[in-house]
Amino acid sequence: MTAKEMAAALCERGVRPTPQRLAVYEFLCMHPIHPSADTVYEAVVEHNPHFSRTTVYNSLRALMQAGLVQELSMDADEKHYDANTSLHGHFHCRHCGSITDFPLEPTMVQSLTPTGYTALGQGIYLSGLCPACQP
Amino acid sequence: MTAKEMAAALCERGVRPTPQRLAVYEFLCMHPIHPSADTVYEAVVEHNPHFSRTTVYNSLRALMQAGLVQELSMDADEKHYDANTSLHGHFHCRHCGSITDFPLEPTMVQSLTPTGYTALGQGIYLSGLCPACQP
DNA sequence: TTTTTAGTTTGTAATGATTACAAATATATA
DNA sequence: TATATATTTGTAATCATTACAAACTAAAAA
Repeated sequence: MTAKEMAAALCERGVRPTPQRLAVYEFLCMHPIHPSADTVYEAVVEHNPHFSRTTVYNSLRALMQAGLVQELSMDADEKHYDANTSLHGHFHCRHCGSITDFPLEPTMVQSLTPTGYTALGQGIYLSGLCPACQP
Repeated sequence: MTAKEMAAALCERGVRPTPQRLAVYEFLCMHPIHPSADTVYEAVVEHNPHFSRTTVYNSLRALMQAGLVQELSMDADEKHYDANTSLHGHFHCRHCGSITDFPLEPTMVQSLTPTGYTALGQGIYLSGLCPACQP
């Protein structure tokens, strides 16, 4: 996705494409590593030394409310952010620490849902060893 | 599970069954509501006004390390605790706020795991409407 | 039983992520 | 250009959790 397309994506969702919001969104799109707010801040402040931590939180909230970014609660210590808003799960490697997406079909979520319940959202987290870290 | 059985469970796992740890474990077993540390504290301090918040955290950590209690990261704002250590998922009702367990088969987790990965743990969270809150 | 030792609890202080807030700045509209 | 609105910024506050050291308890040794 080009910078122009990202700006268009924000406009479409009613989010004014300020340079700061674009920087946050661009970083999330270009680095699908599911960073924490602080990791995003460290990255964007490199290019703009005046960037405020609060602006990162504000931007993440705006992007989330617009449905452009997803918030992950993998560990309860800090939140992680993901610009991939399609249905997918997250695998956390206990060895190298990486967090990778994996595909998830709507039918799989449906088959997990107990009868009588209506699932509107999901968080599917697996942890273990990624292919590069197999013993 | 009786109080005696709970004490025995701690001993088996090498956790000294102090009154404080038993109070925490007993509350978790008798109230499968997936409480936060603070909810546990509020409950146990009722019976022992000298109970310290730190002791709740210490006890929860000891019970967790012994494999008697599970830590949940449903929302990233606070951790929740569960004395049910068998394989299961969690459903969070957006209307009434309840968190309920639902069954999960090892084969279901296996079928989610992408090839090349080894899953050692999982957190399967669904959110939506529970049976009592259907529209 | 007394002494010693290790483990546990407690209260307070520190930490760290996140949010609240108000002033400063930028953008859009009239 | 003037005016209203939205956004950014820095600082201070909040809140869950952890660190720490003193007080306490219980188990082991003498």
